[in-house]
Amino acid sequence: MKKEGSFFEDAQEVAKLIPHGRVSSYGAIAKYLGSAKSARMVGWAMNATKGKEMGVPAHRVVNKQGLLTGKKHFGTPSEMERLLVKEGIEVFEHKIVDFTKVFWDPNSELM
DNA sequence: TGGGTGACCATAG
DNA sequence: ACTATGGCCACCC
Repeated sequence: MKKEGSFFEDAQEVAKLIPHGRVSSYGAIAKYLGSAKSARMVGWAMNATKGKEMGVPAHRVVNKQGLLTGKKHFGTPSEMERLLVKEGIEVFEHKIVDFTKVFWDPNSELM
């Protein structure tokens, strides 16, 4: 794959690569970047994209539990799950239903 | 320059 | 089962 040179930019790239109607996790992206422990930085990268470009579907990135932990960082918390539902993803109580089904792992799918 | 923090994850007690 | 702590990288004060 292409090497941006930083987790920050790379995380944003991977986020853009997430297919429509699919979701990914911070840990999966972090692992794809090479460090499974740096999942926190992925979230930080998403936060940066927020004020950068809207081309990065940060709403498609959730935690391993399928919980929309980062919804609070959006303009409005409802925005995140609203976008997910709009794409056909079932969300219940800020949690993604059938998370394993819509889960998109860059390590397996993209690789 | 140094330290704290952050949308996480995994391991240990 | 739950709580505590370590780890990782980048950013802000």
